[in-house]
Amino acid sequence: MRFSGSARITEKKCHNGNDQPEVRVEYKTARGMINDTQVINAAFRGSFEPALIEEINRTGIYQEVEEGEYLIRPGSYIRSVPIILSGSIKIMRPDASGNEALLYYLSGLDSCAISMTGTPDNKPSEITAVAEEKTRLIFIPIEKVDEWICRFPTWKQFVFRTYQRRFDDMIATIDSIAFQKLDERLLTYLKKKTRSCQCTVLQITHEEIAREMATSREVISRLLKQLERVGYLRLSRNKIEIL
Amino acid sequence: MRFSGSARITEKKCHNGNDQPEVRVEYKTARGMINDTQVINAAFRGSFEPALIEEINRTGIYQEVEEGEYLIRPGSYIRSVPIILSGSIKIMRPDASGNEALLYYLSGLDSCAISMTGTPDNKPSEITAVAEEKTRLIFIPIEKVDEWICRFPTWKQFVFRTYQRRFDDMIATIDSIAFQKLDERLLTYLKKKTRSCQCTVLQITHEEIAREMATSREVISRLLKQLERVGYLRLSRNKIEIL
DNA sequence: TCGCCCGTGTGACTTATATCACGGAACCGC
DNA sequence: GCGGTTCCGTGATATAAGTCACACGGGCGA
Repeated sequence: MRFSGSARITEKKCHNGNDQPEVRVEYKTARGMINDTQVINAAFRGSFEPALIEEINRTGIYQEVEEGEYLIRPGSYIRSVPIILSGSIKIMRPDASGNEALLYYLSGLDSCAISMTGTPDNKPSEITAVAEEKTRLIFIPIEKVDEWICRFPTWKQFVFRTYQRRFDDMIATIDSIAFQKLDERLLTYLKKKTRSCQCTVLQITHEEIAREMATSREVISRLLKQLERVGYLRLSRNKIEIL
Repeated sequence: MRFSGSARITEKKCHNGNDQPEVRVEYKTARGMINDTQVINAAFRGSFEPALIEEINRTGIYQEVEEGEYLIRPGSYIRSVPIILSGSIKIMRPDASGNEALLYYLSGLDSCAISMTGTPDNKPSEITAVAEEKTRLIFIPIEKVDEWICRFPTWKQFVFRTYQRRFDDMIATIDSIAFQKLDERLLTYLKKKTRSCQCTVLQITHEEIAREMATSREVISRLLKQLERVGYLRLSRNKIEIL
């Protein structure tokens, strides 16, 4: 573990891609915090062999990010692979005109498949990753991902399972955009969301939902109202409570 | 190479998923045909090391499929990974009510990432793979994919590049469904299609395009007519000529 | 406390897409 | 050539979704 304590990404949420796309990270050492090594040991015991956990402790970078902080932006280069310890991360695909489509969520012990192969040929990332809530994660340098594949069977398994899951997620996303109508999509969206954050009260604006579903605020407001009338949820400012 | 000559999949195109989902394959030996070993050597020289090519020759299964033949259907189990030597394969995602969304095409030396991890947990495939034209390919048993990763660096590279490409394809698909209007989508569809078959005359019906784009025949007819008026293409029965 | 901004609710309207209905043209087997 | 079948073109109409306009209310800072 090269850095102990929390690392804060200073840039906050912002939907304009024109300002500087680089994410600046400040590391601050911390004493008296949770011992990272122990956290990691606990998280991976059972999944990975001890030697691998040891390696992760040595070379991984532990970070904590707050809700709304950006991990990856389109235009940046991916040099390491995140593994989520707790919390959840939202992976999105922005288009040219300010919309973004939700690709999938990452949570407990998930990893992002897109980043596994890095950004080859000096092609920058085309996706956005943003924390949904306070999230703890470990970054594994990309060379290690490759190296460990042959050294640790459980790692190879992990990498392949990650790919598999992300593919399934993406197919589910395509399904939903291609075949479902907006009201059904909204329902599956809300379900996914509650599952990823493991709570029934979502802190979110209609505007944000609309952006993630690549539609407009008014239609989301109407559909939500409809769902409220049916008794599926309760609405208030910045808050949606699922019943 | 365990089987020489062509293998024909007897079931023909059919859009009803209810009949038996298994794909039955008859192998027939062939003399006087192209020597498979030489074909394979030629295809992979430069990309793979000789020892790997040797392995592929020993354990791969060579097949030729005709246009419209199915390689994978939803409900079947994936036990081997195809590598396309020539021709092209279309990967689609069907929904419950007879529609199917196009995920991506595979052509020269591509492989299908979804199949790489097989269908784990005894979960059957959720996709459809159908030949776009006469296609020659090699099936690699799924255990080998795994085994070779550590033995052959070029294979590892190949596997990762395959994942990367398919991810990019899927993201492009999501982009197009989520953000583009139908006329733009039709254009990108036609472009992809011509690229994958490397020709300017498409043998296809409006009905089929509609199904792949998860819309209805009439709207495609209208949009195509519009593109013809603009001078982008010329229409005739079962044929679209791009200008 | 006043004004302002943000998030929301909603009516009126436009546009895009889907569906229905039908007719005609091309092709195919006999 | 003839009848049937598949494919294509097109109008009329219905529905879903997007856009515009505006009003309301709560929170919050001056």
